[in-house]
Amino acid sequence: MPKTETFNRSQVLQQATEVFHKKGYNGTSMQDLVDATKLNRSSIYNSFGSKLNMFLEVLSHYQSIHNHNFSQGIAKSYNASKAIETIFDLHLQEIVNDQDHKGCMVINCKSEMTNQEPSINSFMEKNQDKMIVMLEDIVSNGQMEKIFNQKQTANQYALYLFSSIQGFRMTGILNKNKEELKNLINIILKVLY
Amino acid sequence: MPKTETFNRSQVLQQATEVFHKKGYNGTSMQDLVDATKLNRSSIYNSFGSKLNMFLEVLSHYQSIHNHNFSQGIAKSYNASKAIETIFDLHLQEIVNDQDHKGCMVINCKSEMTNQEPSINSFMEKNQDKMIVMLEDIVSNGQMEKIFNQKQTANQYALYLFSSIQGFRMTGILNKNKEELKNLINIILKVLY
DNA sequence: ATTAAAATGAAATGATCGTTTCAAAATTAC
DNA sequence: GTAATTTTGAAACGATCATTTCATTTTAAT
Repeated sequence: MPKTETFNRSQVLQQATEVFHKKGYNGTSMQDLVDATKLNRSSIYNSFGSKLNMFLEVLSHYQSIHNHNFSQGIAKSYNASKAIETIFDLHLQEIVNDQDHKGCMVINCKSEMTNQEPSINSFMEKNQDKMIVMLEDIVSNGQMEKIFNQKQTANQYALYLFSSIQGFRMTGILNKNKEELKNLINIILKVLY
Repeated sequence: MPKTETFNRSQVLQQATEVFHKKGYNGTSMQDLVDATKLNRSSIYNSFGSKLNMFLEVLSHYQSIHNHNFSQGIAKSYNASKAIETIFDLHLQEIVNDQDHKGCMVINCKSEMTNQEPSINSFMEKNQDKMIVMLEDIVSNGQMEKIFNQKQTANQYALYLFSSIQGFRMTGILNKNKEELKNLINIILKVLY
């Protein structure tokens, strides 16, 4: 009986992502979202509830795409060493392709909203947990295979890598020199061997 | 003949800093600044010109305080090793004391505004240059004293440290465990030896 | 075709945005 | 005290904010 949602929700989320990514949450107005999605105001509110709710959905969407890319890249890797390199290479590609210096949307959001919005704080804690688990798993494998050293626990190295990735993305906002960034990755990963 | 500025400019900047730091640039309204500084709207515009101009002054003020702390800490250090440790320890203290998870204002601003506001982009490029020069100088000394290795140039290590500091501050937004963070610093610095 | 339910369009909501205006008050030099 | 100059206070500016309202259109099942 009901008329069904006509627009492509995933495509709308993608369009909203681009705006939020470029302007940040507080810098994005509902008018920006109307313009970007070509949806009517009321349709947005019908489908997403509020600006914050839409943003949370955008964040999850963005994250799930990245997790998918990660998983795919890691699955193709022969060993733990390649897996870690793959993760950094994916970030490197994003940095080099990001010609308008937006940085990583999740990291931008962490710095903008974690201390202001409980739902974002919770998202970021879960995000960190997931990342640490994933990294710890890879490091742990690498240590069992004697590829990585055991001077630190896999969990400690995982936090180090998580921290390094954030720094790498922040650095990549201004520095797009591929060779310099590749060398930076080399230095970051040296401690594991 | 003129009536002179009655308020303490440095104190007003400090009050404005707290608001901008907590809420970010786009999240801070002129009303917030009026409330925080107890200044009149027109006084703010007379003295600072615009919200963006006030923010730029706040940023410089914040940076000069930190540079001063750095310089003082580094001057007290016996050698390059201690100098680097001092820098990270200062950041560690800020993280632990930052109970409302604001993070570093400069890094927050970098992620919020670098791609949107040319004056901020320029500020951030200068900031990076200064930091790299300072770090490169310390590393270079450490290499001459044979405290640090020479597998990479001082400039490459400086970029690595700059990147690591940013990651450290981003990590510190959610993670306040002092022992865990101290261990993280140890891992970060290991590559230098 | 009729009916139910949702999507849509356009306008309006009150609040807040950054900024300006201007007369009144305050201060300094003469 | 007078004149010069700036800081203030309070109100107002038009624009934009996120959100709501509601009548109209569109769709899907009966």
